[in-house]
Amino acid sequence: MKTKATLKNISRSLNLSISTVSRALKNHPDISEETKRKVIELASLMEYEPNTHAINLRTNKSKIFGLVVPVISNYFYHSFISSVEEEARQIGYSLLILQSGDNPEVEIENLKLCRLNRVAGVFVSITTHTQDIKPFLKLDEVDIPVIFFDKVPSFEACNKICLSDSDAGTIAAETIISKNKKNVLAIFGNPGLSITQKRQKAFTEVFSSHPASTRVFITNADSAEDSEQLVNQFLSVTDRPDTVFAMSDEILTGVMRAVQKMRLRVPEDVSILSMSNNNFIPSLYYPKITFVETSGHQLGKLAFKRMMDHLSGKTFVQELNVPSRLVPGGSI
Amino acid sequence: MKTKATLKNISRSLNLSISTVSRALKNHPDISEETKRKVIELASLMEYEPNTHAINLRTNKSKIFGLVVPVISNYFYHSFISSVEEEARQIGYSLLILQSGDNPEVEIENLKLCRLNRVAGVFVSITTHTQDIKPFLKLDEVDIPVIFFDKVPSFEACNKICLSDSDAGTIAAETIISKNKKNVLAIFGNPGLSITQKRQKAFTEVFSSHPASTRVFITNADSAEDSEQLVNQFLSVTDRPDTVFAMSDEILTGVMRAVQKMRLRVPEDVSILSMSNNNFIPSLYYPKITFVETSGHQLGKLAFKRMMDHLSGKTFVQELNVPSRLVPGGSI
DNA sequence: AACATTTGTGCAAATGTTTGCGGTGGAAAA
DNA sequence: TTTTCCACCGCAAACATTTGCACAAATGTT
Repeated sequence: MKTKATLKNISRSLNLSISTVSRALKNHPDISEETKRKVIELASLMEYEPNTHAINLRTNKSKIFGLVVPVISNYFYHSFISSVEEEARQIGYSLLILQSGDNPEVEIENLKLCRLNRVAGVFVSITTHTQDIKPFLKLDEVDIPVIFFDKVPSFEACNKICLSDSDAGTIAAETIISKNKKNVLAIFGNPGLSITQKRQKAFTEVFSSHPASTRVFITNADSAEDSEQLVNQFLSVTDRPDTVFAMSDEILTGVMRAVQKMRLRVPEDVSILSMSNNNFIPSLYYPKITFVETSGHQLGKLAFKRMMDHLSGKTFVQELNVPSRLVPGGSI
Repeated sequence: MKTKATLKNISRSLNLSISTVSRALKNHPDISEETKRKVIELASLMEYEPNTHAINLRTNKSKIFGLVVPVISNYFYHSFISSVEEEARQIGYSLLILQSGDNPEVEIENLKLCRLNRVAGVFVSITTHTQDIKPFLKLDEVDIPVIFFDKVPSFEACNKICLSDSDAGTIAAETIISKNKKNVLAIFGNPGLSITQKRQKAFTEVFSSHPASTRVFITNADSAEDSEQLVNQFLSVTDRPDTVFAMSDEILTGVMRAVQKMRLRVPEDVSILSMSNNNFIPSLYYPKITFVETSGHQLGKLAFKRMMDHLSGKTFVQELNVPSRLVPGGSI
């Protein structure tokens, strides 16, 4: 059997001490060039790779970030995760991805796992029902920075990276006005969620403060089926809306099923505007749907940057926002 | 500062040896009830949690599975990942999810990471361009079982858990025949992948052995854009196909964009049949697309079971298949 | 010649847990 | 009194790495 490539074995073979070998491999100035040469040569011959677990034990850290989300089956998290994962890999870190299934108890379990694995830091988007943030503070106690993103706790002083939902609402409303639309069916999500509240508030405020007379009917849907129903109902009347606004990808999918069913032409018969974290869903249709982008990718980059700052000592608490922008398609 | 909860500190506080404390906490019969009681009491008071890194170092293993996929921002893998993650959590394991971005070099990097982290096992779906499987064998050498799923290497003797691609191909072809379709455009994926080869082979065999005279034009697309192009081209001729078959969700999205663009009615103007791992994409359209389901969830369960078998000593190589079934929509 | 500095290397401890083996008492059996 | 046995516990090594400190030899400085 081949001897394992460890410092100990290398040192034995060369009649050196473990510490000398360790330092030689780190190009420590204390070690003579001659010795370094020999060590490096044998190390590469034996395909030496430092034992991660030993390093982790000694440093009490690991080169892994924790990522705790309700579910990853969601295009938004996909883009966020990809973005964070990409950056992490560039600096030699990996991602431990944990799903809470929107269950606060599982979430706590997952945070514990992060603690036990001594991850370098945790990115977390909380569940809809998370009340107690003590488990999160516990991580901070053991020097594991926690960066909340997207779904963040309301009041506490913690690091939050959010999408600018009111911006997004404003941009959507302004787009509709600038296109001179007069009769809008606006479908928002679950009114209990803060994301819905913020988007809806900004959206309505634009119209109420604007001189242009636009009829806007605001409604809420809990699922794609709900929104499909709504569109079926609202667009089959004679004085039908000229525009449908969908607050999210999920709602959009329902809207578009109804639109296809009624064989309405977009944008001739009805204009569509939506909001999305990436362009996957909007670009499934022809024409591609115009949408207000609240970029998961940008969110990821920002969250990662904040994490890095935190790790390099800038541990102050901060709340950051990712701006939204309009991505034109051909649907309005 | 609070003393860290380690075996050493607990033992010092109670004037016991480290080993006694360790055994007491594991309910070892050698230790008296009295001592156990004291130890357990103090341990819970100090909120003792075994140091994962120390355990990892000692056992040269970690309670983490590696999962290497081309991309996770892809609905295909979601059901698989959820399924595996769920089962893993139940036995106290987590998932290190690594994306290769369909880049073989990154894939090799990711495998290396799995090795360095001494993961308990690796689930891997290879990239489109993976040629060399040596890096995978390297894992086996250090006793890390590798289970290939979905996209698996063609010839090598290794553990593969696949969708029953030939079944799926057969079912698709038989469905088309039973619906009495006469002119089919069948779009398959990258011809280099075994998944493509198997589906395509079974598909064509049904037609060639069947008395019914059906014109089948088989083509390959590498992306949604490719398939969109193909449909645009093939369906704008006079003697256009009455049916389009899409081998995957990705291809289907391209097909449907073209169908919407040409404002073809489904299934009156053209019938659609696809294959999918879950019903998300097929149900985005109206009518919902009829598809052959190759369940990612089942795939995950089977892969996990195989992994467990492997870990408990049943290390023989095996190729398993998940059966397929037709999920009727309204598109054919 | 005496002392100081530089250069190269090794010792040993530290990180936390697990475990084979050996030891220490005390009580019962011989 | 000596032997045997048992219940209970501790020693020390093992895992792989890092690092402060010490030490020896060589070279340089008065």
